[in-house]
Amino acid sequence: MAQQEARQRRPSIHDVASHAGVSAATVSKVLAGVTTVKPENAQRVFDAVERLGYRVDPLASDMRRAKRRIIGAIMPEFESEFFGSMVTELEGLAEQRGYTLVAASSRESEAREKEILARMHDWRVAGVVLAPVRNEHGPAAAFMKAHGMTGVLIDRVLSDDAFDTVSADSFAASAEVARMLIGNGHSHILVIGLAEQAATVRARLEGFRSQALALNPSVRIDVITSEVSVAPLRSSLRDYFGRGERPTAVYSLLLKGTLVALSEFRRRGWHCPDDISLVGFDDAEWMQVTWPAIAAVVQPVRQIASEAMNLLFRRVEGDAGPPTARLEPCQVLMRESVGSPGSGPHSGGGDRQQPPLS
Amino acid sequence: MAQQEARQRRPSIHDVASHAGVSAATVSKVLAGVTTVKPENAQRVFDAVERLGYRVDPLASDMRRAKRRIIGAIMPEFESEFFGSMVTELEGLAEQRGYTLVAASSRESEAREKEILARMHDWRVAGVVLAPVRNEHGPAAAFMKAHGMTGVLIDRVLSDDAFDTVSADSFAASAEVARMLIGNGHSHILVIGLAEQAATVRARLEGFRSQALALNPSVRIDVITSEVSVAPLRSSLRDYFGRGERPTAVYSLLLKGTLVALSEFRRRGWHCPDDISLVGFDDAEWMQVTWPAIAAVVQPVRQIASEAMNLLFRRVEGDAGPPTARLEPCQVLMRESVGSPGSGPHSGGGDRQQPPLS
DNA sequence: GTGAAAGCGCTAACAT
DNA sequence: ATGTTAGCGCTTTCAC
Repeated sequence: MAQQEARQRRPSIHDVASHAGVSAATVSKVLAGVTTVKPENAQRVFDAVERLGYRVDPLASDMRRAKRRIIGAIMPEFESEFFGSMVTELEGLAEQRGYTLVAASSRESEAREKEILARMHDWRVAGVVLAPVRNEHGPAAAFMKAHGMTGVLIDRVLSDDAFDTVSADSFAASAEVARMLIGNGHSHILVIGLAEQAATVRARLEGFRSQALALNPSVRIDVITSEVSVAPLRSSLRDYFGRGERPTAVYSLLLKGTLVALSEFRRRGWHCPDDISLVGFDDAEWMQVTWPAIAAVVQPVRQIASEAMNLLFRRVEGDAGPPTARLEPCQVLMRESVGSPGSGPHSGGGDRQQPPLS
Repeated sequence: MAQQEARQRRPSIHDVASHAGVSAATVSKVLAGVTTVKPENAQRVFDAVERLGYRVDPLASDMRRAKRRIIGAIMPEFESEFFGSMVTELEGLAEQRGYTLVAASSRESEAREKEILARMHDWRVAGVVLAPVRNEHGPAAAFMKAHGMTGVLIDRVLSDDAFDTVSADSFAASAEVARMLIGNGHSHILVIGLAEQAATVRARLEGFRSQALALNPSVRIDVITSEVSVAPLRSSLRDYFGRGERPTAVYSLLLKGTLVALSEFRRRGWHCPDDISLVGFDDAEWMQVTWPAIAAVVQPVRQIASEAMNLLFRRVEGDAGPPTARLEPCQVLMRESVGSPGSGPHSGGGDRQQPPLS
């Protein structure tokens, strides 16, 4: 008995037309808001629409129009807060302009990214918001260029000669982290990251390094990065600490690194910030409720999304100016995971100390 | 200079036809894999397709077909790991069958949920995977029924008289949690939740309560739920502890509750599991790297997604059997946040104790 | 085996 | 101010 009620044909524009006693063209005009229609007829159309429960078929409508009112969004993954809220934001912004957002996950694969892009091209989307797996020089951006697609590149990009780009200002944010750590007296800092070839991750590293060295030329900065996945990063980190290295602070250039660092600390029974300080690029909801709360760089998701959509629609509407490269400022949230080196256990907002009941 | 290369018309099936010296109908047949075409002509078609870089326009194709090869997915949010991986899974499964998944977020609003559904109806999607904001009795499911849409309901549902449903077996998982907590000697347990009217959350509560009482009839179970959002839950919890209530364990029926509980513990300087034990429904990546690691009920995302798609496509292909209600088993992951009451600080895998370097 | 013809539901010229 | 005509790009009878 489920779902078997005959799904009879939905009313088409012609049904409305005949019920209203006008032509389909007139119905179309009324619904498009053309004002040159006789008010009486317009009213009859509205009545018929109401009575039949008519709604325009957006696909049929797009079929006839020059450009389809669909925006494609390609994210490396959907599982993280960052990309999850990015999609939510983009969806809202697309809707506001009467477009539908079709989102797809490249699952951190450049091959898949290109395939998805091809599929979106088949769909003849009006534009694409691409958060590339690696950077602006991947095969996906090349595909977009080759096929004359309109698009914006976001997140893991800095600038491009063909597309507008929008991303967090990694360099500035990292410099800010450096100021805070150096200011707290740290002089041996480990930076961990993934995919060093991504321009943004490099910017995060360089922003940190340059500012740190400027403030304290004798600071020791160790760097551990891993190209591919998170597993080798974990083992490198394990080796590093296993060799007896004891930096007083760790700066993780990406969320997964922060998790790895935390779990390695745990494994060794180290606590933040007494035994070691920790800051991560990318914030997450849980970071403010764990004990200690984890300091993090917060990326301006809303601004990135809205700027990206602004630029994209400018292009969709035909603007052909030179591509722009936007960097949106981040916020650095200092939390309890950062202390001063050598101040020992139970000193820096440390363990089992009663926090203020604010 | 960006994006201005004239995006010349893409080759249509007629272009392929003329290049191959056959009719559009034949091209269509070849591409559809019809075998009754003369091999020689088929080859010429493939050649032309190759030379022109032709790809069928899926929308135009769907236009003519009876049913469009689009599946809609509506999730309450995209920001959590659970729904993020759900979308990823669904996307893959839809693709496998040659369908495109169009996902949308209802942002925890039933009003928006219904609007999105209407839009998907406009799109004439072949089917919908709906994860309703509240439960199977909301306006969205009613809309689907009223319009004869095909669909599956997942996650916050138990069973329905019109649609197949797939969700985690909340009842059984909660009973398992009860066994573990009671087994550890807890006799005063606080259960916290949101949206008590959601059938699944009620199942989580009842599964826990019935099993706990069966094992220890004198167990004290306090329940704090809040209808709307997370803020009132937080203040109720604050009041509760403020009154001097001191359960030895907290079971949170949903992820956000786990975060609230943790942050309230923090605020009071309590540590798990020495001061209080904690288990949460819904696992998250960070829970295994914090100290202590948080015990959690893991929902079988992949199974739910794949079962949902199986059922959905059965309907899409015309099956009209009675609706089924599937419950997929969860896994309960005990972690360090759970200890035994009264065993005091530093006893139950507690603070600053060196964990084994496994 | 293959192609001509007829649309899917809509909109944009062009007449009137 | 409105209707007629001609498609958008494709698939599908149904003749040949």
